[in-house]
Amino acid sequence: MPSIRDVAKQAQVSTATASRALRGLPAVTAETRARVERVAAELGYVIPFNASSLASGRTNSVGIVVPFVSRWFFGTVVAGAETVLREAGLDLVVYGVPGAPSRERFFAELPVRRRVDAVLVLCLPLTRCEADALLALRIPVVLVGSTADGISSVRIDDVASSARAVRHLVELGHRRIGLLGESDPPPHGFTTPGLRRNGYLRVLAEAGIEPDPDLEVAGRFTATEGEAAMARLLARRNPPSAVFAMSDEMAFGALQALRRARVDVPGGMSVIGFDDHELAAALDLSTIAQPVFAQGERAAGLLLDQLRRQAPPADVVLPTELVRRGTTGPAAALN
Amino acid sequence: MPSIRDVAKQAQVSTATASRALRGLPAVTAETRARVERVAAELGYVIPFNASSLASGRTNSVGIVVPFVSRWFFGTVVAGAETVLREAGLDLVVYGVPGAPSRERFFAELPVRRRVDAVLVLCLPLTRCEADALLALRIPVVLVGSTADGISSVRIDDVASSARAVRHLVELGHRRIGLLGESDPPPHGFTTPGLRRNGYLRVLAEAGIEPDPDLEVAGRFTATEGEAAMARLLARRNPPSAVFAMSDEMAFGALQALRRARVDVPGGMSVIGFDDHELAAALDLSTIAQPVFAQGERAAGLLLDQLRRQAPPADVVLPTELVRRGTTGPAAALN
DNA sequence: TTGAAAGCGCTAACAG
DNA sequence: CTGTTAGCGCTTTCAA
Repeated sequence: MPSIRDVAKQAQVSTATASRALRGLPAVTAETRARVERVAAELGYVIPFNASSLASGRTNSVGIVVPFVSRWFFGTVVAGAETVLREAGLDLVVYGVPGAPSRERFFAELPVRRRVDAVLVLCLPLTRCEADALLALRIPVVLVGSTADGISSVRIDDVASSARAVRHLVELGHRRIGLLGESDPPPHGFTTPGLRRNGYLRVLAEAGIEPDPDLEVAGRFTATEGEAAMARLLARRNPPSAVFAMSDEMAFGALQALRRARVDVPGGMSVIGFDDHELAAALDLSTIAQPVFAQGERAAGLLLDQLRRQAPPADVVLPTELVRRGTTGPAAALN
Repeated sequence: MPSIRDVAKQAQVSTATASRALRGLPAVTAETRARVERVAAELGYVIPFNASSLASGRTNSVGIVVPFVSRWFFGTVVAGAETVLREAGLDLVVYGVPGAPSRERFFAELPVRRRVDAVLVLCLPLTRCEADALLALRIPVVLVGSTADGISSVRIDDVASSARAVRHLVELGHRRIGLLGESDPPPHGFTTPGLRRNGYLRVLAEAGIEPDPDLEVAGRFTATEGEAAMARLLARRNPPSAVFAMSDEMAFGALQALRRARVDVPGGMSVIGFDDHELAAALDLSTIAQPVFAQGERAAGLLLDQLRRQAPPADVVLPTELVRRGTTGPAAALN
């Protein structure tokens, strides 16, 4: 395996110059650089990551802490971040924390310590303690989908966005509106359900609708739980004419429950979701679209800013948008 | 930042012993080890990854090359692999290759070189050239969802599995069976579509059914393309009574097209998918279940075997299973 | 713009 | 079981 010494020797420069040339540093003549690069290519030389890292003190890696890579939302954010980071020459190291034990272990052992130059944390509302542990690393940290004092974040406005969804239903004439998705306590301490519920309540208040606890059904953000939740709602003595599901996946489940119960959508029940999941268009689901890939890209961008100059923490809020599709329609006249 | 020398000094041992103790090597008395560990904990010392890596020649990292982390299948495999690797103390570095340019760049530059101890490649049928490039790294390589001479792989039997799906339809009395999903040429050179088509053709032959090219519709493995493909099939002069979609996502799209066209499922059309996607149960889709998380786990396991001892390449084929749900039913009498 | 040389902080071989 | 010591292969001053 060739070393930088071999490259330097054959290019007739010192290892220092070879190093500078290969890293694209400015203080090298074009001619020298070309010669070094050519020799490196001939020899198939690449800078060994570990030696470079030890000498420079940088790892050129970013850690990403993520509850479930397998879920569409998280996977998409990871993909967005990876794209930007690779472009910048940084590697992405994945730390999965699917449950409470792995999460605790992560923050207790902090395996990212001395391992990465920066950290991305997806959708984990951090306890003060966790946030401080991360901050103590003195490396850039960016949150996606949650916020914490003194840490950069990229997110959407959950309250306003869910309010937009519910307002769409109100504008269609619905007065009895179900809510699918507040589970208590939410797994991982997710704050999203609470925020989306606030948006729901806010619009009911705006519209002068008395909130009915009977219309709120808890469930995790999956199709299976969405189906069960909808079924329970249908079994109530006075079911709603429309429902807002806190995630598209729940909405998919809800649609299935409605099909089973032979309730026409949107004739007998309007359904709106949240996310604009990749399957939402195919299932003709009305929903709130949020930019998911872009949240990953943007978070990676903030990380790069902080890595390059000492950019101060920022809180970036990306826009969402109501997508009207076939599952929402006007309330029947007598509602 | 404390160094191993600080730990060694305070524990009154040499740095070598401290190193051995911290890495859990056997040649240390329990007492010494305890002392070293205590001091390390007090000082908040962790072995710096880069120094350790440079000295030992190991990176304790595994690269994973994946077309789209955001897709359910890939994300789930990544999650499976990550779980096993983290348990073994290895980090997972993600290399996304969503398109042809990034794929070419990956194999041309081989950014994993000198960066990881082993590589996992997801669902990229490698050209001989690509396989050789990887092999030339002289580090363990494991493929998931494809095979190559001299390289370990973990996969399912696509031909037998899709045959099982189609046989299920034949057993229900169907004779005109549509096929959704062969796109030509498939993106990334995926071989899966071809294999699944072979299973389809094999069963038609078994059952003495003449293949009808009109019943095969091309499309990528997404709901949108599944919907379009189904719509085209319905527009044929003599549509089938059942369809086999090569992926559940296509099947979801197909179901939507059928709903739009007011075709009863399974009364007017049976639909079977492939994968057992996380939404399949919620949408009551009959399908072929394949173990996805387990493929990731298993691939990581093979990697560990090869990393520890010089285990020879293996080809692990995981079982699949027919899952009968509500979208498949008997053919109408007069078919 | 280039070169010499001193680390970066551990691990591993060897000796005891 | 433990200590000594020579690297691992770069990057980065500092000087020229």
